[in-house]
Amino acid sequence: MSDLLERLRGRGWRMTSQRRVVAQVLDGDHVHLTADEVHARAALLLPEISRATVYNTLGELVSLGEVIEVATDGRARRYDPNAHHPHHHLVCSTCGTVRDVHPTRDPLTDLPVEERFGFTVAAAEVTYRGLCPSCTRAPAQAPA
Amino acid sequence: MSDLLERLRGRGWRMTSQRRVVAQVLDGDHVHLTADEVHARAALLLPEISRATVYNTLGELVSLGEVIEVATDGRARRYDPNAHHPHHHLVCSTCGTVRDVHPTRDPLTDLPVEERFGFTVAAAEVTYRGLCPSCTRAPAQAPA
DNA sequence: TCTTGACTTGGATTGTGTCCATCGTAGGAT
DNA sequence: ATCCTACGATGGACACAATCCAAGTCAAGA
Repeated sequence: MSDLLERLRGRGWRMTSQRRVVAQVLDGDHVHLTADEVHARAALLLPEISRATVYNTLGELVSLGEVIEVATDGRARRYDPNAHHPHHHLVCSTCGTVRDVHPTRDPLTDLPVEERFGFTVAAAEVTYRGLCPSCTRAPAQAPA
Repeated sequence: MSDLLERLRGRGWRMTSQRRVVAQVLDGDHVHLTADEVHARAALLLPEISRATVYNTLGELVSLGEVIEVATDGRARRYDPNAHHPHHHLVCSTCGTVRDVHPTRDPLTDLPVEERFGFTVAAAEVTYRGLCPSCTRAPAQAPA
């Protein structure tokens, strides 16, 4: 995702080691990390990086549209680097695993005007909830 | 909704003035209050009620399925007393107001099997985001 | 009326996120 | 290559949401 670094530079970002490291962490797996998890992983690469900088950088990436902020549980927000292709989330109610999914239809088109109450509606997020394959098989707990 | 009090008694709840007051507050408008807002309104009726009790009672109502917990953003969770009629939520990105809405189509039917990754999908929640009428008019919270 | 354990209390604690004064440095200018 | 300076980083204080806990209280059955 050196693409990302290019785009940021193109937007006038001053490129610092901290910002590089945060971008690198997000570029890793397509897991949905919390800010503190991003900070922990970034600190492995750049031990002195501060939490404030991680929060600042994530906030900037979100407002640039490069990263999506996901609030599934009322706990810590999670950051989703897969902002290029629109998608939604499938969450396992037992273990909390999150997968990106792609429904065939945009739910925005299914909200009639009389159900919008004068709002300027910009987006629709769908959270599918259910049990992932391994939690379906072992409903209680299965360390194994 | 003295129904609610009946159901709770039927489930073995010890009926206290605190619990009665929390149920009464939720029964008011169908607004989606935060725990602190519930506490504030409850305190008008029963000044000594503590935050901890409000949190406890809300948590119990949620696990009994009488109230739905809504985590729309990284801010405070909101409590939705309209648990017995399926619906979705329209959230103002600026002020956090939540309205119940009823799309014309269930997004569950738009998630193809090959996008379910073996999950047993049980439910789909849609969160529509936008600006409410008053935040559309006053984008930066500026008093006219 | 008595008894008991479920409930309530408020203060401490944890978790998440923001603010701010100060220091450091990327990158353009010379 | 060196200098300048505005932008970014730092970390500690602060704010807010939620939970925990030990001690006191009281609803409701006997």
